[in-house]
Amino acid sequence: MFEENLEAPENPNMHLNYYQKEDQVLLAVDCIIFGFDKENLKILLIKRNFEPEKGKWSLIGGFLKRDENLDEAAVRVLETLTGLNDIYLEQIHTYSKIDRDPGQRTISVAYYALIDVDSHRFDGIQIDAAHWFDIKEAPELIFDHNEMVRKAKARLKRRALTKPIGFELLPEKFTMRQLQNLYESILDKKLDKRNFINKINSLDVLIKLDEKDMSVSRKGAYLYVFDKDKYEKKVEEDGFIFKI
Amino acid sequence: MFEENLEAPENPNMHLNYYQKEDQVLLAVDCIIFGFDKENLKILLIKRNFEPEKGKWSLIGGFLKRDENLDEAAVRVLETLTGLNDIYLEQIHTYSKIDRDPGQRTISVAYYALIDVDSHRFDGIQIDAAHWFDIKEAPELIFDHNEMVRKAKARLKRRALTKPIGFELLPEKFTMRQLQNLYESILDKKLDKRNFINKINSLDVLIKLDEKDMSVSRKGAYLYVFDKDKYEKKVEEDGFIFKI
DNA sequence: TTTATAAGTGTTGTATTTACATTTTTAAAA
DNA sequence: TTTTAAAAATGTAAATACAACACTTATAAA
Repeated sequence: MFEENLEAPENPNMHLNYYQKEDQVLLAVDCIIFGFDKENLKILLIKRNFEPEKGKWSLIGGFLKRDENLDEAAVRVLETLTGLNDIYLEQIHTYSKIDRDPGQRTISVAYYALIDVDSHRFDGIQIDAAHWFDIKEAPELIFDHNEMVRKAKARLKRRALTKPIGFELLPEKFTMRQLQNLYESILDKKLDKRNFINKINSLDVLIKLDEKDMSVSRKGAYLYVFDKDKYEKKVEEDGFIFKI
Repeated sequence: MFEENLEAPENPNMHLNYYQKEDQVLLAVDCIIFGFDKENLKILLIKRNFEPEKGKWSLIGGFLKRDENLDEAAVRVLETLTGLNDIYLEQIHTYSKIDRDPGQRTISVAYYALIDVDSHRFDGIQIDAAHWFDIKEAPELIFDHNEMVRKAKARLKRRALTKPIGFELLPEKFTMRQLQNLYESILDKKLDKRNFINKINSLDVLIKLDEKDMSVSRKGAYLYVFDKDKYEKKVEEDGFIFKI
C-alpha cells in the first residue's frame, strides 16, 4: 500500500521495522478551546480558509508530526494559532469514522483547552478568521466537530466538579460572583448563591484579599485568589478531593 | 517522507488528497480485557510470540486497517484472539510517546473490554499463550501497557459507580453476594453487606427469581437478573442515574 | 438430630445537601 | 447633604443520604 523510506533519519529505530505491512494513517489533533470572560463560557472557532469545507466554521487543528507526541502537537497547534502557550490541555477522545474527513482518511484526537479570555487578549488572534462564540450560540461545525464539542462540554462539566480546573478560566484575582458565573456556565444551571459560597469556603483553598473589584457594584466585591500550594498540599497529605 | 499510492482503491476519496505533505503513522488498538469469575476481577494477557519484546506479557492488540474505524478494529482484535464478539468495549485514551514501541513509531488507542469469564469459556482461548491473571497478581507488561491498565482500572471504577456496566462481567443470573464481590473487586475495598443490598434494591432494576444458587451455601442464595428494559425506561423517562 | 455456614434482614446516628430573606455598603443622583 | 439604587454579604433549619452495626434463618452434611 505504502512505500516507506526505511532510512528516514528522524526515527533511529527504523531498522527494527517489524510492522511494515500495516496500513498507515494521518493523525490529526483538534482543539476545543473554551474561554470565559467573567460572564459566559465561550468557544474559539475558525473559519476554514482551505479545502475541503472552506469557509465553514471549524475547530482549530493540525497534524501530528513525526517528532512529537500528541500532547506536544496539541500545544503546538494552540500556540501557532493563538500565540498562547502554558495553557491547560486535556485529551478527550479519538475519532475515526472512515469518511469523517472527505479530504483523506484521517483519524483525529480531540483535546480541550481552557483559557481566560481577558488575561490573554492575544491581539486580534493570529488568524483573523478566528472568533469567540458564546457556548450557547456557536454555529454548526464541519465534519464530526459538533460531536467533539458535545463530548468536551460533558468532560469539562465532570472535571470541574472534582478538580480545580475552573481557575484556568479565570484571571488570577476574581470575585465569588465570577466564580459562580463560571460554574453556572459550565454546569448549565443556576446555583444558590449562599450554598455556593458556603461550599467554596468549606473547601478552604481560596485566599480572600483586602482588595475589592468596584467595577460592577456600588458596594464592591472582594477579590480572591486560588491557593494552589495549599490545594496541592491538602491533596498530598490527606487525599483531599476538590468537590463542588 | 512517505510516498503515497494515490490510486489506492480502498479509499474512493483519494483524489481529494489535500493533506499529502503530512506525516503518516501506524495506529494500533490495545485491549485491556477485564473478566470476573464470581470471585475476583481478572485481566487477560498474552505472552508475545513475536518481536520486539517476544516472550514478555502484553495486552492484546492489533493495527487499525484502512477499511474500519477504531471501534471496529477493537472488536476485530478481540474476536480474532478470543473468538468472542458482542462484548462491551469502551475507548479510554490514546498513547503517543515517541519511543513507546521500539519497533516503529506507533500510536496506540487503548480500549477496555468486560467479559464474564465463566459464561464465555472460549475453549482454551485461540492463542494458547493467553492467560487470565487475578488483577492483583498481574505481571509487568511491555511498553506503556502498565500505564494503560492503570488508567483502565480507574475508568472502570468510575463507570461502575454510575452505569450498570457491572452486569457485563456477570452471568445472566447472579447472587447478591457475587454482585457485591464484583463491586468490591472493582472499587478495591470492602463494602457493608446490608448497606450494599439496600442500595441495590433501592435502584429497583433487578428481578429476584424464585431460583436459588445452592453451590456455595447450605441455605442457598436467591438469583437475580438485571432488568435492562426497566433500567432504560427509567433513564428515558426521568433521567434516572444508576448510582452505587 | 445436631452442626456448621452463608444468606437474609432494619434501625439509628451522623453528615451532607437544600431551601430560603435580610442587612450592608457605596457610588451616583437628587 | 441626603436619598436611592444595586449588588454583596451573611446563617439556620429541614430534608435527605450515608454509615455503622448484630442477630435470625435456612439447609446440607455429619
